[in-house]
Amino acid sequence: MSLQATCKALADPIRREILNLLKNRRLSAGEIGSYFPVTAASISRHLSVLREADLIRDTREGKYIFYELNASVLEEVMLWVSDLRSTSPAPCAGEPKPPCRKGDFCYEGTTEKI
Amino acid sequence: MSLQATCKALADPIRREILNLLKNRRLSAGEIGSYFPVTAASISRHLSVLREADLIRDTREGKYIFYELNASVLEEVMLWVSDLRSTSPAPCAGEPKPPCRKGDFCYEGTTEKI
DNA sequence: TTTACATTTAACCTTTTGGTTAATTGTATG
DNA sequence: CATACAATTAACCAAAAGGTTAAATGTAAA
Repeated sequence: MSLQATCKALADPIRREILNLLKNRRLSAGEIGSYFPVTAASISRHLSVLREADLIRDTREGKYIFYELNASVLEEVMLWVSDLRSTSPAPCAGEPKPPCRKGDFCYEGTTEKI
Repeated sequence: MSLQATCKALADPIRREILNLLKNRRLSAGEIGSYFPVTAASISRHLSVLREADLIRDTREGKYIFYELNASVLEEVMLWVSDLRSTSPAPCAGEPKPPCRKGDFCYEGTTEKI
């Protein structure tokens, strides 16, 4: 839902690898777990982090719960990153002038809130 | 240097906003700090996380240390994300067959190590 | 209905993270 | 040299993250 949730979800290597596994085909929770040296409970929590970030969707089918990738959320990340990349590095020297004082919460109202 | 370090660095909203601030012009540590409601020490540690991920570079000039964005590292993130996005969602049902047993560390040797 | 299996949730523990204040380092200047 | 300023590092603390085992939930099947 939020860029923050997405970035947090992507910060863990197991979660990134889970997304990778789901790239081509959907998998059950158990099958996903079989790829990692951690308990099913641990995987389940990773899955819920990914689900809360809406990076994956789940469907129960009988005994199994299948997970599939929802890549659309990554659009926001792509936009953020590519916006940062399309930058004009214009280095200028000189005495820096602080645009606001401490405690003014100047970053609010800019691109993102905390 | 590593995708892991980059993703970790991007997982914090203050760090993302710092990169945003550096998008157009370089800034001194103090000027960066003036945008956030935390201490200079806290900002300094955020800066070192970003620097260790090679997302920013620093240059001392007299009393000041100027920081500038190094967007080239983001290339790796872009590739990883866009690779994930260019996926063919071919949902197939059926009994899942685990490709390896618990404790086999099957994710090693795939895309990424832990 | 009882049992087994797939998965999640609860309770707990350890490590990491992000914040603070205080001390340290580096540079310019009276 | 002594003082002031910019920034970092050290020491410490609270909260979050990620792991485990054990209990709970949901569904299929004997």
